[in-house]
Amino acid sequence: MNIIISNSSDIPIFKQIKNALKEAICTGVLQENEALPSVRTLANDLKISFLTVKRAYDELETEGFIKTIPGKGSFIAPRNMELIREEKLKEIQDLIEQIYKISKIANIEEQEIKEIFQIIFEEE
Amino acid sequence: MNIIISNSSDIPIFKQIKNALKEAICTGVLQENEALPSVRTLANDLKISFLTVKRAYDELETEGFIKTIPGKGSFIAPRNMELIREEKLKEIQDLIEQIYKISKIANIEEQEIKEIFQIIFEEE
DNA sequence: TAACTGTTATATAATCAATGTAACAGTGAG
DNA sequence: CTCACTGTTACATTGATTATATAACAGTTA
Repeated sequence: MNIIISNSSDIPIFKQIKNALKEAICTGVLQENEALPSVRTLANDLKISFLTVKRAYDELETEGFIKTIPGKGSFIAPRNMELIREEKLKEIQDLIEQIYKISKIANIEEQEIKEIFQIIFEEE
Repeated sequence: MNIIISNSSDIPIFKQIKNALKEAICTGVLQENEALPSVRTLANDLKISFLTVKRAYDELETEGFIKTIPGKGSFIAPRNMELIREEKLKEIQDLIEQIYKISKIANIEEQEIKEIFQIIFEEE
């Protein structure tokens, strides 16, 4: 598994870790029941505090993506793809609602938005 | 002009003010060259610090939406609709790019996104 | 037992948003 | 000119969030 973080990003490190792990699950880099690196190992690799990694793991566990067993480690929870897919669909829905609100405020036509949509999605 | 702010929102107050004023400009509530409430007046109305209002005004000025003259007050700059329309189009483009990235990560089909898009935009 | 795991508590630092207060300067009506 | 309004600036402070360092504690397993 390969995680790249940036401390110059405006996205908090613990959130970057969460996103990277979710992406690894989706792309199959991490399989069900597979062990994650220990909080200290990952912290050393990324040259950050283990508390920051722990926070990421804690939140991922709360959200149901991983399971942590004290003394043993953290593991990818089963049925993860569906979970993340649901979550990402919800994110997309929120983003489209934002677009809708902006278009109402700025008097932008639906057609114009569809064109932008096409341009971005058609680039391979 | 009517501005409603929420301090329980995760959007900073100064940004809520900026958004509210941009919306007021777009909907024609605020016309070109019209005076904005003074920083202290608006601060009193909203029961917040005048420094928070000043910050909103300062950024709006930097972005070219208003003009502030020391001793006189702040005024809506001309050619605002076009400015905001450009800005909002850019925001929408960024949001669609976010959607694109999420769809790639979570293996969500373009068709599925279009359906969500239709549902949200068709509600009158 | 030793070397891993995760957990917890405490303290600290940096940044950002927001505030309070005070003093200063420009504008314009009376 | 004076007064009451405008904006400006400089401090100090609070609270929340992010991230860190350190230390001690507890479960797992070879």
